[in-house]
Amino acid sequence: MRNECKVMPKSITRTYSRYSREASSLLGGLIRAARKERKLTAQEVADRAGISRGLLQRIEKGDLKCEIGAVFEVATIVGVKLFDAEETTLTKHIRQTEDKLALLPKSVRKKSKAVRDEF
Amino acid sequence: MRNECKVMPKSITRTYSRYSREASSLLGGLIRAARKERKLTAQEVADRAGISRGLLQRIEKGDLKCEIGAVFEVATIVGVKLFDAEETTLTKHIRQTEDKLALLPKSVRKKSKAVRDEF
DNA sequence: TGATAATGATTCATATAAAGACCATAAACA
DNA sequence: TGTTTATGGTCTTTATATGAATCATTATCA
Repeated sequence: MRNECKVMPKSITRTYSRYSREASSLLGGLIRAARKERKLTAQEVADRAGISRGLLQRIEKGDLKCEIGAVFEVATIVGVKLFDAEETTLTKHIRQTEDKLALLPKSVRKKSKAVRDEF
Repeated sequence: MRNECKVMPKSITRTYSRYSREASSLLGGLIRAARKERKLTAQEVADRAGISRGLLQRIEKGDLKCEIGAVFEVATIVGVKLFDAEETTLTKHIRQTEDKLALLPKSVRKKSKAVRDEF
C-alpha cells in the first residue's frame, strides 16, 4: 500500500548556486585551517563562540544552512577576516555604503506590464 | 503570584561581537546598494533567490540570524562578490586550503589539566 | 604501545527562522 | 497631483536548524 502518511510534509528544498557552495566551502576550510594553525580544539572554539561542537563541524564543512552570525563569530575567533578589512576600516565602509545608498532612489519602479508592445 | 508558567521556555539569546555585527551590516548594505544600482525590486531578487521578501529585508538589514546560504545566494544574484575572487579562482583556493590542511596535524591535543603548576 | 583526548557521525527534542498573508506608508511616474 | 507600485512592519503557522547526549574511530603524547 503506497502513501502511508496521511499528510505529506511538504519540505522546502533550497537550491544553491555553485558559487555559493564554493564560497561557503572555502570559508569553512579557511576557518578549519586557521583553527588548527592556532592549535585550538573544536570544543574550545565552539565554547568561545557560544555554539555547539556539532554546529562548528557543519560550519567547517561549509554547510549553507547555518546562521550567518554563528559563522561570522567563529571566523572572527580563529582570525579569518571577512572582507579582509580592519575593524576600524569596517565602520568607514559602512558609512560609505550608507552615503551611496542615500544617492540612489529609495524604491525601484518597474514599467507597467500594460505596455503595448504586443505587435 | 509569580511564575505563572509551569515550565519556563529557556530561550537562547546569542551575543555577537562588534566585528560580526559590522561585517554583516556592511554585507547587507552592499547587497542593498547593488540591488538598487541594478534597478531590481526586492520581490524580483527574492523570487530569483527562492526566498521570501521578508527574508531579503532582514538580509539587507544585516540581521545575523539568517542562513548563510540565503545571504550568499542573494549576494551572488545582485553581483556582490564574496572574497573578491572570480569563480574560477575560487576552486583553486579551495584546493589550496585543502592542501594546507593536509599538512597540519589532524587533531589538536591539549596538555593534560593534571599539569602541576599549583604552586 | 597504551591511555587519553579529539574528532566524526547519529539521534531526538525544542527553540526559532522562514513563508505567507496582511496592512500602512511612502515614493515614483504619468 | 493622483495613481500605482515598492517598501516596511506585524502576525501566525510550519519547517527546520540547533543543542545535547551518545558512540565509534582515530590521533596524539607519555
